[in-house]
Amino acid sequence: MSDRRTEILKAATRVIVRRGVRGLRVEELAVEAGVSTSLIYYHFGDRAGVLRRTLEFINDRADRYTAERLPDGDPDDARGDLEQVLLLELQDLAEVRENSTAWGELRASAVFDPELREELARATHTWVHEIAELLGRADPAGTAPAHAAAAERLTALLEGLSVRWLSGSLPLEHARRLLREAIAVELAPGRPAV
Amino acid sequence: MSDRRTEILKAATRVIVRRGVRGLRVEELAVEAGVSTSLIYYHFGDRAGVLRRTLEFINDRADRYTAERLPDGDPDDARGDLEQVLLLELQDLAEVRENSTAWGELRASAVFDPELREELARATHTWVHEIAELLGRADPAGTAPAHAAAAERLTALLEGLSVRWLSGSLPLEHARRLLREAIAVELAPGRPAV
DNA sequence: AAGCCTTGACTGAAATTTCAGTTCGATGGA
DNA sequence: TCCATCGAACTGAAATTTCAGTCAAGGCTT
Repeated sequence: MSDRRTEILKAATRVIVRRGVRGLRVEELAVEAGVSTSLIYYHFGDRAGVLRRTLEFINDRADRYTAERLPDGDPDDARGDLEQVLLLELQDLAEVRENSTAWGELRASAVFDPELREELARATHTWVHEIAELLGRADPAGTAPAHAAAAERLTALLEGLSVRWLSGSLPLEHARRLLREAIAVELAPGRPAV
Repeated sequence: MSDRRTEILKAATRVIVRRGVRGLRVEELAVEAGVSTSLIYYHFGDRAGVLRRTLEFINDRADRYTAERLPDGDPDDARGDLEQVLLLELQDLAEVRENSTAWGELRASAVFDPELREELARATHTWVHEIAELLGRADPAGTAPAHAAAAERLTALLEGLSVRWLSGSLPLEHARRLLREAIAVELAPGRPAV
């Protein structure tokens, strides 16, 4: 697990967080990982390969930390669970910052690089599903399509808030408050037919 | 108006939409504009100059098309106006695509480049204000801070939906529907105290 | 066990490519 | 004459990619 290959992927994550996907220089990565540039080509073929694998790596890691959430909350409190899962992404912890930054870069890069889109779509889909399910538990009266739509809105909003936070236009606490309010608004009774 | 300088700026906008700010190559720009590379340096000094002027150019253009919105809708229909203004940003028109793409690039770049943040914060602030005011008209019963928060949520959501659209993970019509629903949800009666 | 071969991880240095930016002589219109 | 423009050849720096070869571990053969 902690072989050089993985070290390189970890280092790549750090470099991406610092410089962005498009700012990643193979040599800077080599220095960061404490290996030669050649080793990087040995393992990943080319720069694009590094990027591809790193994005997979980040995705896996994000799955893992989303999976180990929810320290046994009250099973009745589905709404609390929902809040927790979403707010997990708005925290000033190195790992969260890394994942959010990398995720934002991935999204932004995908606008210009169709190669990245498939992986992105897959991850997004999984995430939206997960949130939709939590919404279903928090609001058993609602329909599945309504939950799916709300999940798309909440995750898209979270992405929007996240970039604003990371780009310094929105203080973390404020972002968290807006997200909590959005959940409240989505779960409010008397949802209108649109 | 249609001098070469402006041609170059228009071409730069197209190139940025295609390749991103960081993917803009001076020579590709020259080809796109149908001019020599020397002319670009003659007019803009260096690549950074091109970028600076192009972003100004895009901003001005965006202001213009936001200003000429609302073809005299019914003055009672504030909610309709709000919908229109927001949905303006989710349209498959070259100009809108260009502006949204450039905006997304700006946001994404600001994560790694603090220099861009001020301009960004200013523009965001203006925009949020404008939306908050429309919310105030659509929902006179609500308080100003509540409108401000809702405006932040709606604009952040719009940014999130916009990147998903541009990165090909969300069909345009679906994005528009989600946004309309979000407006409906925000304007629904019985907003909870959070 | 001694020698030999293979393989996978790894390196340093150098080749190659890619870009921004420069220079300069020439051209044609106001 | 001045200005905008072209074009094509260059430079220099930065970044990517290749390559020949080292090293250590593991097995196979005799």
